Amino acid sequence: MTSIRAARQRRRGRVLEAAIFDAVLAELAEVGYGRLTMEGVAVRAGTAKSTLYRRWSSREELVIASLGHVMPDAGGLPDTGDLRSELIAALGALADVLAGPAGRAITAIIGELDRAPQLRAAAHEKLIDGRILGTRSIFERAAARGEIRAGAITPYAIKAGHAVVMTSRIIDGVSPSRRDIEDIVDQVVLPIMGPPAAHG
Amino acid sequence: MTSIRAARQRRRGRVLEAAIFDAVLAELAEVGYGRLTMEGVAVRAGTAKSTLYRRWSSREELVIASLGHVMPDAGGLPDTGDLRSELIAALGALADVLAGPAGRAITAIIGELDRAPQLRAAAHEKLIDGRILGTRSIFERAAARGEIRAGAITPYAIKAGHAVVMTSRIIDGVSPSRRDIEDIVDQVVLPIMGPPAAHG
DNA sequence: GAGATAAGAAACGCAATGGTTTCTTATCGG
DNA sequence: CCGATAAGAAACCATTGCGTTTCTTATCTC
Repeated sequence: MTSIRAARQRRRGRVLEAAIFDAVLAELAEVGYGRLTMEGVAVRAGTAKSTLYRRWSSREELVIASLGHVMPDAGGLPDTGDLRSELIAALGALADVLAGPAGRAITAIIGELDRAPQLRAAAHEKLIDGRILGTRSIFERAAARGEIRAGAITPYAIKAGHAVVMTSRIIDGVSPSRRDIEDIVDQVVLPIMGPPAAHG
Repeated sequence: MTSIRAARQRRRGRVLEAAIFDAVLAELAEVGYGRLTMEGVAVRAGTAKSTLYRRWSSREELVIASLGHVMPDAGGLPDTGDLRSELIAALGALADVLAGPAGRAITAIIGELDRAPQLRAAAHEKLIDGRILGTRSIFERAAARGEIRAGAITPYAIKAGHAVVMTSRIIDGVSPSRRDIEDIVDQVVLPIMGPPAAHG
């Protein structure tokens, strides 16, 4: 896995840091946060402990920096005008993240959130908040088009689809397939929002 | 926290094991699974490492046994004939578990599930499966009474409420209050199941 | 090219764990 | 009350990790 470098090649700056961040993610996936060590990261990254301590003073700092580096920003989703396909795109993007290497790092970190508020803040910022906002926008546009009841747009309703996707990955260990995402949208998210005229 | 025992009091059997299990949960909450050590558990429980190793040969075994001991069995919920209150009771019971000491232990363990299939199996058995079955029963009884659409009872629909409660606790770090549970039931679960005649 | 910078290797003392073993003796069953 | 059982204390050695320091030298800037 770790590429073999010529013994006398020294990396610096971004290249070095990228190698370190990758090593952190790999360690998170392999041994978890609690057993992640500076030594382990250094060995895996092919660098020295002193190099790590020059940049980060603790495991927590290092892990937070790594998360920030690896988490794809919840890129703005396009306004296609089609509620169902937008929801599938949004939840599918979440499932894709959770299925990849970032997903393994995230699950490894979740058990620490109670003990490390900084980690929780980082997780929210990188993984959650943007997606919730994006989904709210999807709903609000659909409500403006008259496709759903505006009153159905509540915090829990917005979170429901994400919650199902995340628990599938975290608790069940299965990242939903595209087909699963469609089922979640059709069987959970869309029914929650209901048809605009059905509340009589 | 740890009660002081008279130095020469020796505990055996159930009493001793209960003290050990409590110590495991406390250690899980305090340092997490990855940093839980046999030494730490022994000290906290006021016993000796040898006593632990006589019973469990590894951390994983010990933790699984502790989980089995502390998790309240998802006791069968009464058939009251009222869908909404039954859902509130079911999700409220889950929230209560997650809010208590068992909840801290559970969140501490979640990050290990990818690496420890035995833990995942134990978590499902003790925390998830029974509750999902219970909720399915609630829905089926309501469908039989004609209160909801039978076709709405799908695996994801059944899981949705639990997923919202669990992500609140695990990701947000907040165990839903009774009021939150009502909102979740009213804004998520009940809308998913829909009125019986609304699918025309 | 020369000088500044920092990567990487190595070793440091120290503390914590692992898992085992030995021994004493409290507590059990009968 | 006796004998079997096992709890708890202690010490064992090997390993791992911490966080720091020292030193060499590759790579950058000018």
